[in-house]
Amino acid sequence: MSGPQTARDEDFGRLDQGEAPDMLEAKLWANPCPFTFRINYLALLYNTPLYSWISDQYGLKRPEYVVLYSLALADGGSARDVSRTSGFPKNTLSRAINRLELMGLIEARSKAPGGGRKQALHLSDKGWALINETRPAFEAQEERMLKVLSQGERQMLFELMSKVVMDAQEWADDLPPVAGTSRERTEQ
Amino acid sequence: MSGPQTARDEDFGRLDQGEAPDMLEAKLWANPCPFTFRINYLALLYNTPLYSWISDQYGLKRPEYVVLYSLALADGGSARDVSRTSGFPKNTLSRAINRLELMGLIEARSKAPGGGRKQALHLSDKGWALINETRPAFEAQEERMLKVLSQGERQMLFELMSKVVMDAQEWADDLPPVAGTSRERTEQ
DNA sequence: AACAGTGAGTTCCAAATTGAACTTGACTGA
DNA sequence: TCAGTCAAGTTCAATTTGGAACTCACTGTT
Repeated sequence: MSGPQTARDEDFGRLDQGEAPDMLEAKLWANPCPFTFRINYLALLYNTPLYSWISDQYGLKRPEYVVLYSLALADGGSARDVSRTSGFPKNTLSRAINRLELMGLIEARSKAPGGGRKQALHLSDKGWALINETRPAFEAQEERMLKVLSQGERQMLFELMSKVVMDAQEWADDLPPVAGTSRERTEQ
Repeated sequence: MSGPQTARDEDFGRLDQGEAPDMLEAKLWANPCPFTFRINYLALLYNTPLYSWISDQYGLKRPEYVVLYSLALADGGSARDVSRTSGFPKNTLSRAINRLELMGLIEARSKAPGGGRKQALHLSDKGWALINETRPAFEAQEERMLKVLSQGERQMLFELMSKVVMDAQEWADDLPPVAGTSRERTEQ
């Protein structure tokens, strides 16, 4: 690793000092996408232990808990709403919702046992109880994550991220990733 | 992962005339964890189209491309390094690395065909070529994501997120999410 | 040198995920 | 009113994933 590899690596900063390259250091400080790496890395560090704990304690898989959490914030929402705001495909959520209903965590859907359209979902009392019981852990994790920042810094961070998210409509859908240096690749 | 590729126009976060409970609005503005929701949501909007494109164009699955990208930043890294910095379990990466070697995108591992220890991985010329060809799309996506921010704002955001990430060692590991049931630990 | 301990990488297989096709209710407009 | 269209939710099948157990090289201790 100390030796020069191919001539391609010019743009990716090299910071191989001595022994093993510290990959985390490289991804943090020599990354052409420093921002999105941080986003992904923080999401990883935040989500993994929480959903692992939820799974151990309550036997709920991630998509299932996501449905509960989503309904706690937007009661009466549909599977499609959850899909749009969480990224899980609708069939995964369909299964999750069925199981939640079976477990009594969401109200039985009144309509269309054999298939319906636009079902408004509601947490049951048991579902609310579970959410109220687990929410503090999520809040605590976020709090711990931000502990290093002052209140002013948190506010600033919040505003900057809000700005980016609110602008997301501009780029979220319309991604011909080719964009930059669009070198048409022989489209098989 | 299937990103929302249909349903382009409106409908996203637009507060035009919200009649139904707009779940996205709720998750953004009534969320007890506003920061981590933004993190997760942006990661979703960023990753989904990129990896979908990589899959279509190059037939590489996400863990496979992640290995390439990781090695481009830290040549000579090991599967374990990639696992630690990306979150994929090591068996998933083992498979990915095998396939990449088969495809000629990484150098054949010199050691231990039947099982070894601490293998230093290297991109092949073909691997470097693929990275150099695809990297602009990732950069463009990040650029587009931040377009709404001024240079000063980007700098501020970068510094705040760096601060959080660098502090992550403090909380990343020691998470008995606690709340109700406490596991011991937390000794250090 | 022998030996237990550690940890990286692999294999196995059950479980989870998801693309694709399908079902069905709801809305459109002439 | 009634086809025609659309989209939410479901089902199915194939792929992908990841926990657990395993192999094997290297390390440190006596």
